[in-house]
Formats: sequence, structure tokens, C-alpha cells
Amino acid sequence: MYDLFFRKLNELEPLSDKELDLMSSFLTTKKLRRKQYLLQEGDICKYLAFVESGALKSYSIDAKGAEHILQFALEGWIISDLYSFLTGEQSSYHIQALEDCQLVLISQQAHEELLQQVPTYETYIRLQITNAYIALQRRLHFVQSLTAEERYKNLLALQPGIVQRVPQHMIASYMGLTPETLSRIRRKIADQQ
Amino acid sequence: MYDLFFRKLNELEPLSDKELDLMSSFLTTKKLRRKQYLLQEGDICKYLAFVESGALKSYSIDAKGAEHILQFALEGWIISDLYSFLTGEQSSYHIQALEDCQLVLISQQAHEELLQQVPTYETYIRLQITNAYIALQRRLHFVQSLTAEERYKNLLALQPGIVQRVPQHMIASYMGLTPETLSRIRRKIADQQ
DNA sequence: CGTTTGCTTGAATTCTGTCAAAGCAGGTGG
DNA sequence: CCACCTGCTTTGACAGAATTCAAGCAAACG
Repeated sequence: MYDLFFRKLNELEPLSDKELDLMSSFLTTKKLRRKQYLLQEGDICKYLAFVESGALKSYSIDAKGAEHILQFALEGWIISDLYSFLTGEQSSYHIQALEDCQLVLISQQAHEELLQQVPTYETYIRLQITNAYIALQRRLHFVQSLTAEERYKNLLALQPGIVQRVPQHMIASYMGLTPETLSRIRRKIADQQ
Repeated sequence: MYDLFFRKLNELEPLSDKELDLMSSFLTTKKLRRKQYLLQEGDICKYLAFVESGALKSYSIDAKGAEHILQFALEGWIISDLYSFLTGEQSSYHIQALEDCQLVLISQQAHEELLQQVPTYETYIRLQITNAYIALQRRLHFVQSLTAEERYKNLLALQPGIVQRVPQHMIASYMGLTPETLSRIRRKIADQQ
């Protein structure tokens, strides 16, 4: 149930049996079917969700009803609305399964306890948040300095898994483009070769 | 010298004299003249810089030699290249003073020590990083979902201090626009009224 | 087998970037 | 005190990129 999650932590530092027991006692698991929601706008985000298997997206709906994808999460990733999770404020995002998913849920309380009691957890989470921050910064930088075509090539190179598994119109939404524009960019890249 | 910095920490939790002494012993201060650099591309970022007074920008230079502003920092803000600071890798950013500045510098070593020994520091930094992450997320969301005009109005509403103190072509760079486009947007907004 | 879902294409329109030039301070030295 | 920089902003004309709206096509699904 917690295979991949424990393996990730073990890669940082071997976990004692005591720590494993402690973590098992605080964590829960959840299955989501394709299209089911982990979080909806207006909810308070109660969990960090570690993805054991499957794929999810987080997105918001703007004033005109259009969907804007913020993040995808595949196996081994964590997805959540960190803002809502940490502050207890209402979320303005949705998190939805793109495929059937097996998740490990970390509640706010579990998170607090584990930060205190399991140093490896603390290291892992700090690393994840730092990486998330850096990835976000890089993404913003790319949006500002690269053309859409360059950004798509980048995504192909850096995140091939996502491009393969996620419908193209969602990639477009993630990139801040219309599906038509992305389709034309792909056409152009194909013609170049 | 550390007035504003200590005041910020005190707002979270009153600091003991012992903690104040400890912090003073680890922190250093630095003055920067307008246009001087705190960090240049290729350097390793050795400090978190808390701004006591003045203003700075962090930016990168792209393949075509164009400048892209990532962040501004005014009094009470922290500026750094978190990635380089935390990992020890070379930075791909520059940090430069826009006005004469008075800074509090937190070295990597000081950061480690203070995280361990001053709980209020740990709380403060965690809060800052979380806020930075959330702000970045919101900014990315705005870039994807709002028009340039809407984003500029947003900036005026949320960060009036920056718009007043920073030259307009830098605001344009921060927004990922050319100065000409921003000028036309301002014209359009003015005409609406 | 019909419906849904996703991808592609075309034409018209809007937005943004580029290049070049002119205007407008504030500051400096003569 | 004035003339002249210099840094910054504005404007115009044009080219290129992305969006919008509409239509068509193919694969997947119940």
C-alpha cells in the first residue's frame, strides 16, 4: 500500500521499523477512479496526496469558465493545494484523477506529527517543497523568456511521461495555450523534420 | 542595523535577549549602492538577504541577451537565489540594487545554526518560503489566465509600492512584456477613465 | 451504431513584438 | 542660468504570433 512512498523515503535514509510503524499509524490510503475529485474549489485541502499509481491534475476555473491546469502528478509525486493545506483557507483549485489512482494521504495532523517524530520525513518534505518551488520558478522563467514552441520542446525533453499520458488539450491548458495553437505548434515541429 | 528584521521576528514571537545576541553574532550587514550587485550569474549564492531599506531586483539574461526580471524586493522582503543557496550550485541569476540598500545577510552557516537554535527564526523562514511559493504559484496562474491589461491592474492593486518606485521598463520585464506594450496598456487604461 | 471526445485545419481578428524616431524629464558641466 | 546629455517613456508602422469561431475527421465508448 505504501510501497513507493516508503521506498522514496528509504532512498534518503533507511527507516527503522519503529518509524515505519509510526508512519503507517498516521497515514491512510485512498483509491480514486478516473474523473473523481480529491479536492474541489471551496473545500479546505486536508491532505498531501502522494501518488502510488495513476495520474492527477490540479486546476482552477476562471471567470469565463475556462480551465487552467496548474500541475500534473504521476507516480512518486505529491499533489495538494499547499496554500489551503498550510493556512486552512478555502481552496480555489480542483484536484481530479486523470486515471484510476492509488494514493497515500497525509492529513494535517499526520503531517505535524511526522515532521516532529520522523526526521527522514522532515527531510523528504523539505526537499519536495524546495523542488516544487524551484520547478515553479523555472517554469515562470520559461513562460517569460521562451516562445510556445520552445516551451513545448522543453516539456517533451523534460517530462516525456506527461506528454504521453495526458490528452493534448490538457497539455495546452498547462502551457497556457489554446488546443488549436498547440496543435499548430506540433504540426510545425513535425514539418521541420 | 537589524531593526526591521528583528521587528519582523518579534511580531511572530517575542525574542529573548539570549536569542537576540545569538542572532547578532551570526548575522552581518551590508550596504549596497545603486547598481551594485549582491549576486552575479555563475556565483554561488551565499546569502539570504533581508532588505532593511532600499530596493533590489533579481533577473536572468536569456540567449538573446534580454533581461527577465524574476523578483523585486523592497524593505522587509528577503531576496536570494534559493536554489543556489540551498544546493550550492552556480546561480543563473543576478541580484542588483535598484536604490542604495541596507541589507542583513544570512550566510548558509548562520542559516543552519539559526534554524537549529532559534525556533522563531525557523518559523519565520518557513513562513517566508511558503509565502514565496504561494506568490509564485499565483503569479504563474495570472500569467496563464489573465490578459496583460488585467495583470497590470492587478499589480497596481496588490503591489502599488513597486509600480511607484521601479522604472516602467522593469515592470514590463517583470510582467514578461516589452516596454512598448506596457506603455500602450497604460494608455488604454488611462483612456478608459 | 450512434455519440462523445479529442485533434486538426482554415479564415478572420486581436494582441504583442520589432524597429525606428521623437518627446520629456532630471542632472551636469560650462 | 542655459545647453546638452542621458535615461526613460511614448508613438507609429509593420510583421508575426496567438485567439476565436466554425467545421470536419478519427478513434474510443457505451
